[in-house]
Amino acid sequence: MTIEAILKEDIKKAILKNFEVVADDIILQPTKKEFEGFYTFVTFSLSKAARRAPAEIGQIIGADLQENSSVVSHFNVVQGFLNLSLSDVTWRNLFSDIESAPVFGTFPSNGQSVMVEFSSPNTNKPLHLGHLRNNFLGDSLSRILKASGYDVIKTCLVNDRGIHICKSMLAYRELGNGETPESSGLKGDHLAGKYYVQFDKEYKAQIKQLVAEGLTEEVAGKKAPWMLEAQRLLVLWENGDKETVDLWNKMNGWVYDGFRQTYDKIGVSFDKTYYESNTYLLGKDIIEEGLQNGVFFKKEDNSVWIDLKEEGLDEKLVLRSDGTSVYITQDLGTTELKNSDFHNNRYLWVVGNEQDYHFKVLFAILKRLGRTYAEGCYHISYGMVDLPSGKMKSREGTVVDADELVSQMIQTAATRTQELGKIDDFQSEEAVRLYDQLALGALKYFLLKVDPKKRMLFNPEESIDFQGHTGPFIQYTYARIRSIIRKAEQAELAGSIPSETYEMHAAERELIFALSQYPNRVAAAANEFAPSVISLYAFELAKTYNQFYAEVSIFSDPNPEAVKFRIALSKVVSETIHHALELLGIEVPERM
RNA sequence: GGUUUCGUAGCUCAAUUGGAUAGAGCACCUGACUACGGAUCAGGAGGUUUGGGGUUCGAAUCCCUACGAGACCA
Repeated sequence: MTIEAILKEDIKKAILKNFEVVADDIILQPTKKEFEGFYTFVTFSLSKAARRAPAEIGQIIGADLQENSSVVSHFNVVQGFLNLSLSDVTWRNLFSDIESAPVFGTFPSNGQSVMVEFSSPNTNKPLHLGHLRNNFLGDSLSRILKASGYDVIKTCLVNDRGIHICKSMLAYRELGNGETPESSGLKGDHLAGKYYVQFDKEYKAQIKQLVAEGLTEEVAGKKAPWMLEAQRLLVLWENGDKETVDLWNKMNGWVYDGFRQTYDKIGVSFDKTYYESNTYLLGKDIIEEGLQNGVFFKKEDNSVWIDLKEEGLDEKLVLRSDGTSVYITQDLGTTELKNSDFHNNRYLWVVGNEQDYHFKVLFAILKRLGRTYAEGCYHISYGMVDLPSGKMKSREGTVVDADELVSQMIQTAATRTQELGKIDDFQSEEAVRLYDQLALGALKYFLLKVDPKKRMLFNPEESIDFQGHTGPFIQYTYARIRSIIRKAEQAELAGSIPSETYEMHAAERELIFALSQYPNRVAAAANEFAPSVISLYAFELAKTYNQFYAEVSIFSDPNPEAVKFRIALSKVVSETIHHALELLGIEVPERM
């Protein structure tokens, strides 16, 4: 039983005994720093039932706990707040439990499985900053869910077909001169992206030309030769035209090669990849099924709709009058496919909040269709990433390229490390690895520390900051502890749990308390689908350790029991930081 | 036009889901044993939580309203 559970039990008993009131839901909160104590019980809401003043209730329960609870040592009451302090033996036992846990912060299997879909790139251009937030969130969430007991399958749905791909193909065919990633020295995804931009340039020129000839902007946009040709390519592709499919395969192959390099660099991987080219025709049989049982209805022009007004949504098109699919049709089909492939209990989609409405509709339709798995479907909606200059717009070239950003960060990490001169050899394998760890640590932490639901600002200057509330700050704390552990090993000092009479230093209690919060936070992060919970925790823990480190001396304390205890404490903190950062997909260095 | 999300220190973010005098980091100022790693620590300054009203023991959080920003549906 956790300390918190014991306290709640004891408080419940005290309430029943003193006021003859049955309180079923005891809520404890951490005591604010300016007050003494670690756990606070708020008594205001009991006031009516117990017919006493809040402060009086606090006094009575506090006195009862001090007398009867096995863990409470003393208490104080401020207004309706009962602040509880724990005895040193309790702290000692608590630490002993934490220290002996097999993997602290990891929960046993809950027998449930979850599929997390994320990343889901288009193959017509390279990944950018927005994708990074998506990838880091999806990757971290997968790790968190796994740690909290789920069986996790990471998936990626690649948008590898459609008009946008045909645009790149067309521009390449016309302007490429047989260029390849090898001949140009460009990463494959960047090469494809280059021709996508070329298409846009030429297309705009054609529109301008047509407008000059007297067409309206709108008509010109539809009649521009390259637009017509791109559409023709799409039809050719759909009909399996060999030449078109060959070109498509060739260019997509380059793109996948480029993506793989990026994924490797940022440490992201998938268990299963779906390709839209294989799934875009799915979903039509579901439309048929829905028509049969009256979930969908046909309009005069033969288009198929669903009326979701009851759900507070609108009428939604699910099949066009010409019988072609819309996005939602494909998603219905793909979800059905996922479920028949894996039979998971839950399905998550990490997709930007611009698609909130889309997913509401998707889930509502699945429910109408009687799909039982619909209950386990969640849209992990995250906010857009803005730049100091405003929104990222590919048309205006304000998009921050992922590869470029990462290599700049690595450069900064190298420079910073060399300036500080803390490691011996700046060229060694370990050093190069360190630069990667610091760069990605900074970048991932920067993007993961904010509540996913909120839109956030990417400030390039702050993102390469290695001080304060950053990934490298936490990594530094880890490296410093590792240095202590090495020193202890050299001195043949093993960490150990102190005796029951050991008097704790305040900094030690703080540290044990911080450690004890970890499993709760992992559970909360999993429940709320929010890696930021772990990010903030890792920072708090590192800060608490640094305070401890500044306040007590580890090796030169005259009491050998204290020395050994502090070594043990340090070790557990380093392991917990390691574990927490791992849940964020961030590596830890031995030295930095 | 309809639907929806958001607005917290100069800047970037928190606030345990309705609890105490709203907390961190950056930037700014002051300090830290002849130091177990100073990428650290201690302290200072910085707020009418966009404005206004309401609900109650208690509101950044819930309701209404105005203003401002974003997204979606055509």
